Amino acid sequence: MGVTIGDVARRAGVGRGTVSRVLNDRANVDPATRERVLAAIRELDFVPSKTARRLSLRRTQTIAVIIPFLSRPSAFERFRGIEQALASVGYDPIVFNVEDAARREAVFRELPRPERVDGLIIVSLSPHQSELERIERSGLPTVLVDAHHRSLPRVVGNDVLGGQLACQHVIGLGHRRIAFLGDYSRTALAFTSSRLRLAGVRGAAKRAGIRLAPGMVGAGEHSRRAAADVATRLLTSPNPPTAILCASDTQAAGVLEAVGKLGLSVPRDLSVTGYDDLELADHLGLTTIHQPLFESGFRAVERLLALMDGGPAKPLREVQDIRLVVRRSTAAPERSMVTG
Amino acid sequence: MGVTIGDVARRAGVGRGTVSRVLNDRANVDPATRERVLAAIRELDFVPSKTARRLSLRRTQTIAVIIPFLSRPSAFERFRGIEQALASVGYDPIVFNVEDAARREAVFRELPRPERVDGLIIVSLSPHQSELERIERSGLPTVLVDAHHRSLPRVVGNDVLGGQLACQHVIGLGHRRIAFLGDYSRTALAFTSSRLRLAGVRGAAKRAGIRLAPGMVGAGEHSRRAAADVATRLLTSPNPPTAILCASDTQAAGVLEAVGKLGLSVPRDLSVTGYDDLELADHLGLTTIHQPLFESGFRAVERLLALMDGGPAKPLREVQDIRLVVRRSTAAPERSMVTG
DNA sequence: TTGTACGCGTTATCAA
DNA sequence: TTGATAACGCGTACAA
Repeated sequence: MGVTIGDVARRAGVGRGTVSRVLNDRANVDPATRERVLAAIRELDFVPSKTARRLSLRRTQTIAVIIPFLSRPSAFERFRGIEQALASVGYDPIVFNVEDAARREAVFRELPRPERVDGLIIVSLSPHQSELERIERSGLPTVLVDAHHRSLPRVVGNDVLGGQLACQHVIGLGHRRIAFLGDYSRTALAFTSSRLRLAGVRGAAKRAGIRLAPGMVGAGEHSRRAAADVATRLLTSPNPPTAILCASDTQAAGVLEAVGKLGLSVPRDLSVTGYDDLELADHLGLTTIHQPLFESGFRAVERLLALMDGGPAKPLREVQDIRLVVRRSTAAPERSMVTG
Repeated sequence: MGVTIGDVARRAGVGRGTVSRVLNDRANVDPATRERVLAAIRELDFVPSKTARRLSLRRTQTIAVIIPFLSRPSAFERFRGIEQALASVGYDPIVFNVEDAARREAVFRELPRPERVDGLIIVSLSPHQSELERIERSGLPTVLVDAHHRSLPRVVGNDVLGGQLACQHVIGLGHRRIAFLGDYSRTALAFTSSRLRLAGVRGAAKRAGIRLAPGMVGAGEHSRRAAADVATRLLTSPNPPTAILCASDTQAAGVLEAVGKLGLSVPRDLSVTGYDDLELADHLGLTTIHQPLFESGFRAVERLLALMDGGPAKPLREVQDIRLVVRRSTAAPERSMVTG
């Protein structure tokens, strides 16, 4: 067990160097001998040792992925993109799933050493100043996904626009009392995206001459359950919204749940929008903002590889397209509620 | 960048071999020199190269984890246990997340070669005969988790007992019309556990002189949504159950959803039990069967390492404790329904 | 107990 | 274009 490059070389009657050249298909090798080598490889069922390759290249062929709440569908989907892109070039991911502040701190403190990984992808966590310093000190090529820092290459969705689109959509339907339901913005794991989406919502509302009352901006943990609670509070307030725009599909699902429990119905009594366009959104008939989650991860890897190749961090900020997907959870408000 | 074992040796004024011996704390090294070496290691902040180590030891220090639906909370929790156990001994996991039959086939076909991984953990997939043959041909030490094959070492929960406990619980409360809601049993990714739990339920019912009518055994995809549909069908049938025992918390959540939509209430109109005791179960106040998911993964790694060390596959079948957790979703049936 | 030399399987360098 | 040879960093006989 364990056929080596030497075995192949002997079989093909060439030197090990030649086999190596064939493997990494470098130009300067005679077509005939290349064919011989390839035949030998097939016959022996040879697979090059990744380990030996790593050692020789002085590269780990491994990249670190820091990603919060990997078990959430949206995070998982982003990771799938990362994984697939890495696999296609023979790289391995090593994932740091962070689920609380302490872990975030720990992960950045013992930041993956260059001798352990060749690069770094950070998903949905916008680095603090101190974290940035650690990253720079590590010297690791780094790409952000769904996170922001003005000095780091990043692949992001247009969250502000997303908020706008959702808001314009319900305004166009005739809504005026609009609420936003997003994440806590002050916790250690706060998602920047929620804040940006809110900004977009505010902007669109303002342009339409609408002001989001302070009570119309709800925040909670990023869970269906918490969202349901917040929604219940919003809907039982004196002057409830006719539309709730959510920072995620998961939270929108919570809103739908709350609406059902209150004996109300969507979209008759309330319009709801989500964000992400998860499978869930389709199931629930949720109007939402579609963003390319898988592709964001995939793209981040492409950019990281280019970076590691010495390429430029050229467009520091790469923005991915999003689009509004209209389903059954939004409609014109009941006339009585508009005037009431 | 990259301080090597040689640097440490020079600094400590010893040979490289000695440093190596200290690193792998072998016995035959003088306490004094060991101290010197350790000091040098600290001062230089030396971390041995995993790659070089792998190459030298001719071990990959990597184990393959085949696991379906990793994004599901229960699978993820099992994986966390695996990951943590591996990390503590310097091993890396390489995960094969399988989400459909084709992928299952592909994963087993190109079964992780021994030159790529040192061992194999298979979660929630009971190998077919052909798969077993591939495993044996690969020569990889293998441990199953939540899966069964009489010739393979495995760490499993007592699913039959779990079904019994749930069933006895509702019988004790006075229920007679009992339904079971589990996974499809004939698909390529069918979970053995669902079938075993049903067997347990059947057994307990039989001992109490109760027969589960054919219509009282529902099966669907393992999702909240599908479970809700099945539950709706059960509950709107001519002679609906007063208790539904589910093969998972996720499915139980679907049942709760359906109950709400039908304008019924739990536990007044229906008792519901889940399985797994996820966080979700606590949120929902779900009576369920607790099983040590994290520990199952952790334990599997321990067993695998022992196996790789040439240890015996001794207790081929290791059963983990489970227990009934009673919450708010179960109660005595309404009298009218008992007699009706 | 300790140091030296060799091997692990690959890539890179350099002559040929 | 090709082959021999020296790294890469560690573990381990073997000799001292």
